[in-house]
Amino acid sequence: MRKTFLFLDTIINKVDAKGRVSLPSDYRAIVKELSTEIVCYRSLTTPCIEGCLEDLLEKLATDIENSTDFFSETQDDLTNLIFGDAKRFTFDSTGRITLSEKLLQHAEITDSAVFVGKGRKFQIWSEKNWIKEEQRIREKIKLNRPSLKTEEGK
Amino acid sequence: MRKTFLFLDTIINKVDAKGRVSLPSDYRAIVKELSTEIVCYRSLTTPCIEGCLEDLLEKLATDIENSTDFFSETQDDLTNLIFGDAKRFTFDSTGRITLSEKLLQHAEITDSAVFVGKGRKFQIWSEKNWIKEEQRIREKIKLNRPSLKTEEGK
DNA sequence: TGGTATAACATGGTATTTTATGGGAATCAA
DNA sequence: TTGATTCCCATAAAATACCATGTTATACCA
Repeated sequence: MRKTFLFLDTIINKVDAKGRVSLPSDYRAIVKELSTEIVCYRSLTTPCIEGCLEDLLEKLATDIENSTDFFSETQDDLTNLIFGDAKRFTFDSTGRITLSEKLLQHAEITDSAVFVGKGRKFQIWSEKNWIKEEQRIREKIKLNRPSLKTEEGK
Repeated sequence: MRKTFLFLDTIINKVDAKGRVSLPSDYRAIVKELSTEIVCYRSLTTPCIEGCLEDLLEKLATDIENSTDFFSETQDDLTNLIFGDAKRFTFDSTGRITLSEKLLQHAEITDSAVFVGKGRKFQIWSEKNWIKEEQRIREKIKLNRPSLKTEEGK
């Protein structure tokens, strides 16, 4: 049993006409230790798909319950937005998932998908959009060094 | 046995003349692990039906008993409305439930129903009303960033 | 180090299962 | 009996699991 569970690296795989795409084997190895499926949803801020293990959403559900009132509009809106958009995906025997039309359209993915590790979660981009996004991030970092403290402090 | 029990995704199913509608298979799988039935009631604030496992109402009842200050008298009244309105629904062998006239009218549902996952519970909308509601939420999120932080911070 | 054998992986195609949904029979209540 | 409700069966469509093959990466040996 491994100690760490981080999605790493950037991998490009093909997407076929049915929307099927192989989850990178590294990712699969991680997922298989804890579950049989992943959860994907449209990023709220960028044209990409986000994926994670269901545990992460479970934790989010608990956090929302604890920080907002049961009857509040905030809780209502948040849960609709997050859980209404998220969907479970299981792999077939060869390790592929079939992404939905909604997700593919949001990420503008047609024939290939870029998997980008983000630690506890990962993102799926179209090649075109990922090139732009990576440039944007690197430009931003040059101008303004990130504060490591922010990331550590969580 | 799974670890998590979240209602996810947004699914549209048809409602026939008898008020029958298929519960999405994902939802059914969750329900079957813990129970044989779900509980539905009219939303207090929006024109939709809310559904959940009886456990959630059980928890709500307990929370109200244990919190003297947390829930105001008004909120207590609201819970009375919920318990008084809630009703159990079982599915037939093909996985359908038959919604009552009262619920269908409240949600203005005629021939199709939109199931929206909300984590521990879910909602059932008419297509027309759901489109409006989703727009409202996304507009609000655009203007109100703090909600986003909650999501990203985990 | 270089070359080969082996295993793992990605990917295309096909078969099987599951699911949604319409129609009708059986059950129950009034 | 009539009307309503629940249950069961049939079918079409969609989702998913399985099989086969070429390719890439890895392990092994000289």
